[in-house]
Amino acid sequence: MKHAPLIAQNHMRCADCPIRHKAVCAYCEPPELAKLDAMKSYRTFQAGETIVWAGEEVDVLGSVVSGVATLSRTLPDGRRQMVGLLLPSDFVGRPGRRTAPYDVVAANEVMICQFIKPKFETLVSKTPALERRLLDMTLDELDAAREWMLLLGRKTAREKIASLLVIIARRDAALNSTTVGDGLRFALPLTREAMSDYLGLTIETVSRQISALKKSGIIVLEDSRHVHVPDYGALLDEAGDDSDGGFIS
Amino acid sequence: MKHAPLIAQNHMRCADCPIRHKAVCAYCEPPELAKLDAMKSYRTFQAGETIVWAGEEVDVLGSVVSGVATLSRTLPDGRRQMVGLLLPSDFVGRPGRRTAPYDVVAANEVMICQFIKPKFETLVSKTPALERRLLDMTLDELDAAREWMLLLGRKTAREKIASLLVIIARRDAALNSTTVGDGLRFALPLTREAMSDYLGLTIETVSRQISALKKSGIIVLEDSRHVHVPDYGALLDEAGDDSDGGFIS
DNA sequence: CGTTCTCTTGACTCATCTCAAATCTGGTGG
DNA sequence: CCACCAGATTTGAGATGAGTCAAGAGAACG
Repeated sequence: MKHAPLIAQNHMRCADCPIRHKAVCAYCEPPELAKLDAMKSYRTFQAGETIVWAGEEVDVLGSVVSGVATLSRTLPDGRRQMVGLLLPSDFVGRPGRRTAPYDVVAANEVMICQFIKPKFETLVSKTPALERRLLDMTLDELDAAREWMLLLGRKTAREKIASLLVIIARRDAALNSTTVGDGLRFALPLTREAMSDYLGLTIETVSRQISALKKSGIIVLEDSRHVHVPDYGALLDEAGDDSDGGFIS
Repeated sequence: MKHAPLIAQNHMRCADCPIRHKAVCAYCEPPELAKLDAMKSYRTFQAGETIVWAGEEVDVLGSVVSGVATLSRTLPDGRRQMVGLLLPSDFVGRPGRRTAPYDVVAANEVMICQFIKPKFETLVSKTPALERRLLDMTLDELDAAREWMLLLGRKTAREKIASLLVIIARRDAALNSTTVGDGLRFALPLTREAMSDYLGLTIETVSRQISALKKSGIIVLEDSRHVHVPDYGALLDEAGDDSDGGFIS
């Protein structure tokens, strides 16, 4: 069920950090970085482990270094909706808030660069570079949330699936900068269940729509977690957005 | 179709402003406020008027002083989803961005305290109080957006309507602090169409579910825009959230 | 008093959900 | 290496909630 956890590299220097230029610390200069360095530690969570429970006291505040975590809300009768996806460089926890409004769950094995909450909050309030970066990141998250609302409220099941694949493909391309020779090829980092929570569908509908896209030749499944997209434009059309797409992620 | 517009009070002092303590300027001290005062002007928009067009150059940046505006995204085939509701003190426009990602439309007559964009951006980057306030406001908007995602993705039509009524009732109660003698009574500030855009439904479904809630005795309609809720708890139950409700708005 | 817009209601359709079962997968223990 | 098991995924059949199309009832306006 699990692999050996990554060794928590408690001595990695910020300068060597893979998310140095995208995380909260992106706008920091060396002196500020040194202060962060002094209050940080690395912590890993296994796939499926809950990092923060909705309604509980938050004790994790920091940046996702590797892995994928999900944010979700649950209704009393068990219906669940994912409301955010945290990727490397994304920030977990809201400074200045004691309890969390949603569950944060590790989808993968997740490593977090964690800060000591009161110290971090004090530093933020004295460091405009941190505050500005946090603002920019939050505005980007808000845009993503609103794009997602359009998907939830108005797209068909097929469009939802295609949109999700586009998002994952984009992210993957940005990360690996693979050339687009004969199409794209990427891994789905989410289970069918996680996809259904993301898209506001049932697991069966997710599965059916993936099969339908396969039947239409829009995607080719290598196995249930690896997708090949021969014609990216065709996938974009299925997503229903304007073909130029705009800024889904 | 329209009333005489409010006189644009170009000489209102910030100290007298009704949203002084809730808007971007909330954390500002008098010297900073003076700088804002020097670059602001008031501008009004009629009900139905588009304040910002999605994809176009933004020329409005400022705070809603009075009235209600909606943010919405539209798919190429015309499907529309509201993604935000701007109330007095909310901020319009993202500093540092040239084009807008969504339409901003006045639902009512709206008055905006508008800033000159480049000047405002410069001031923000030199004024931590502004930046911090903008961050807090954006985080609140993000929470609201995520609550909304739960509604869009997982609630039934009836629950969506009940939730919307709860949100409006809360806001109204907060504004007018009416006592809850024999229930609540409030006006719907949105047309059926706006509600359907908000909730990801059709106008017919909105109408039918309102009728159904009426038939169940959960609400009493005085006319199509005025609602009486005899038992607020019963309405909360219909909304599907935990009975204590949490923090929908 | 028509004209127009908003809202309601009805009849029917269809996309998605629900319930159920089959298949596939990776991991376990013998 | 193989049989078996638990979880993940796919597929099928039928139910149903919300959408579509269409018409009628109110309300606002000139």
